[in-house]
Amino acid sequence: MTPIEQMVIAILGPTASGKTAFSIELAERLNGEIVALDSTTPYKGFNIGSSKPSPSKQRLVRHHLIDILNPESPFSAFDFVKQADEVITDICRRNKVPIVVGGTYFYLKSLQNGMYAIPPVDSSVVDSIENEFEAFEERSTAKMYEALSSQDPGSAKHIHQNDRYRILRALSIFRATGKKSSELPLAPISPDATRRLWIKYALLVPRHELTQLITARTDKMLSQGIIEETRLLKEACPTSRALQSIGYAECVRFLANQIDMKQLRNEIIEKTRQLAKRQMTWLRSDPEIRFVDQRDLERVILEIANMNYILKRGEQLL
RNA sequence: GCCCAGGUAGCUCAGUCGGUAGAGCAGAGGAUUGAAAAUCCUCGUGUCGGCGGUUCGAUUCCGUCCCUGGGCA
Repeated sequence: MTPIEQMVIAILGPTASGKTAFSIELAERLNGEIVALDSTTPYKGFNIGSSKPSPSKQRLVRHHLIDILNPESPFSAFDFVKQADEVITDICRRNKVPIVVGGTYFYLKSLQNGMYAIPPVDSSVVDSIENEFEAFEERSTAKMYEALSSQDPGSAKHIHQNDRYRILRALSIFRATGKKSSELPLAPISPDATRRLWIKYALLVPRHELTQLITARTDKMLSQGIIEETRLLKEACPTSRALQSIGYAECVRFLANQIDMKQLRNEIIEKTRQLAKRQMTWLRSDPEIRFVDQRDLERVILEIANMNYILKRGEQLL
């Protein structure tokens, strides 16, 4: 058994549940630093719509993995895992407590459990598969699934026949590496990653309250100028993938006169609620997560301090 | 007041040549192994506007009333 050397805190929860305020106070009290667990917040310029902590809040506590990318840069779970892993080890080395905060649970899972130890699949592989099946038009996904079933039946078994994105990924892994993704083991991103004790909390907010919080936050984004932010980003970097994320995608449609202001507000609220729902599905599936609410801060601090004490004692006993 | 067109699931609507109905969206649950704020799966009983009539049987046909659009006065 690998000895535990790094204690990592995770503050999770659906969007708008109050993670930012909670984690900043936690970080101040624990001498911690925040690692953003998010797919949009790493991008420069995506401020209002991504609910990025304000500069003044970022000054209270050191933040990582925010504003590290230009809008056109690709960013994937692997990129997150690689950078977060290094950052966490660095924070621990400086005797601070890493606090991973955000709602992109898939990134956290990848960071904890590891990823396929294969080189990145070149996007040309994906493109060539797309081209190859293009002729089948609406039946192309079905044809891709047939191909996957014969080449990598193990993957086909747990991928739904309509899930084009995952079919494409499994097929492209097979094409690029000759390996079946269903048989690839998950490899930790680094030796450090195997020596971490994760303490995971999720902020729980009653559904009707969360709806109110989401509505209020949407109105705040609109009054803070998410439309203008989108306009500038769309102009400067029209191909940025982050423009497809919630809030921005709706503003793009508004700017193209496809929806009116009322629809814009309603659709942002609706999409955000749907996101929160999916996030809750992730959180419920993880039995290690401790559900708390904003008022439990003192208890959380106490628990973490106890865990830390036990860890340190354990080290001495070894 | 008269003439049209409608009133069917929370919303937009389809449909039943008379045998009590179904899509999309919303909503709920789930999946999730390098786009993840993405992608995908599952779940549909509602006085078919009210009241009468015809009929074995009406949401469907007939009458009447109410409501909503549009037109004419």
